[in-house]
Amino acid sequence: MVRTKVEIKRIEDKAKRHTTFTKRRQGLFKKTKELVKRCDAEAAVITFSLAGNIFAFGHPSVDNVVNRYIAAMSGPELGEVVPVHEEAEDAVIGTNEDEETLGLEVPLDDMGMTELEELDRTMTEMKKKVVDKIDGIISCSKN
Amino acid sequence: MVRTKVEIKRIEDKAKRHTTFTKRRQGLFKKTKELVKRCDAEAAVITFSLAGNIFAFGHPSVDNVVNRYIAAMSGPELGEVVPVHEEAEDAVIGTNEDEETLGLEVPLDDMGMTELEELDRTMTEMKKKVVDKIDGIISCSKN
DNA sequence: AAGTCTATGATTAGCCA
DNA sequence: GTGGCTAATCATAGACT
Repeated sequence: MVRTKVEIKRIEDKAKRHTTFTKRRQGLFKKTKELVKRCDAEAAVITFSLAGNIFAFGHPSVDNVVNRYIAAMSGPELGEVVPVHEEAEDAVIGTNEDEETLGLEVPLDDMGMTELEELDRTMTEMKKKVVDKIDGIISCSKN
Repeated sequence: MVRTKVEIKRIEDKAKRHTTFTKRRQGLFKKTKELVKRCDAEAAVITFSLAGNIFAFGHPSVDNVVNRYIAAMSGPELGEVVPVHEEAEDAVIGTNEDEETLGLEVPLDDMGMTELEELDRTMTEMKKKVVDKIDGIISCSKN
């Protein structure tokens, strides 16, 4: 990582970039597994290659972690909001380790609505797809 | 890492475990950033410490990647299913890089239903929380 | 495309501040 | 709980298969 000598910038050559992507993705997954094992934590990694292919790893499972994340973000207490810092490129979200209750304030008026409404929309669509899928499965194999 | 010499197993000492968790989490985020920068990919990492605290990083944003992941999983084509391999501890999901169309078969009869029904349940709950939250925001600050 | 090998240098466990 | 330091270990770019 961050092999400072190996400039961390976009690799132009497509083949090379993909090779690096593959190698680093493997390394990332490996590290995640180690973190999970050593610290008895839960974690998930999701990556999308430029080609749009998805690669995900998670413990206990990707879905489990994702759902937990969504639940934590959408309704930790239905009023309690975790600090969110987005900086165009990066986005780091963290809660306090202890209870040094940090700023539970968030620009609800400006951003909250927009984001939540979008989330709502996204989930509504998602739900429909899942329901449709279930229907399809039921009609195909109702064992 | 997998510092084979430093046995990759659960660290018993709580303080030590947390220190390791913090350090490795930072390293994981760093690696993720590098992957994103070098390969022009999208990625997200979500971790939960034992204490239940959430730490997430994502590019362009955690939510963006998560939504994309969910969308890809719940309805890539509404009938097309990506290979899923779960092994109790780990779970790796991957699509083919090219079009060497691999096994689009999945144990729909045994597992599909259960998982999808659970997803459906989860999303229904999520949606309710979000709607409630939006209602709360509206009633509190309808600017 | 994916695995191997090697040199290089990045990561980190442990200790101390 | 975070940050610096050091020694030890590990990841990976590049070349080759």
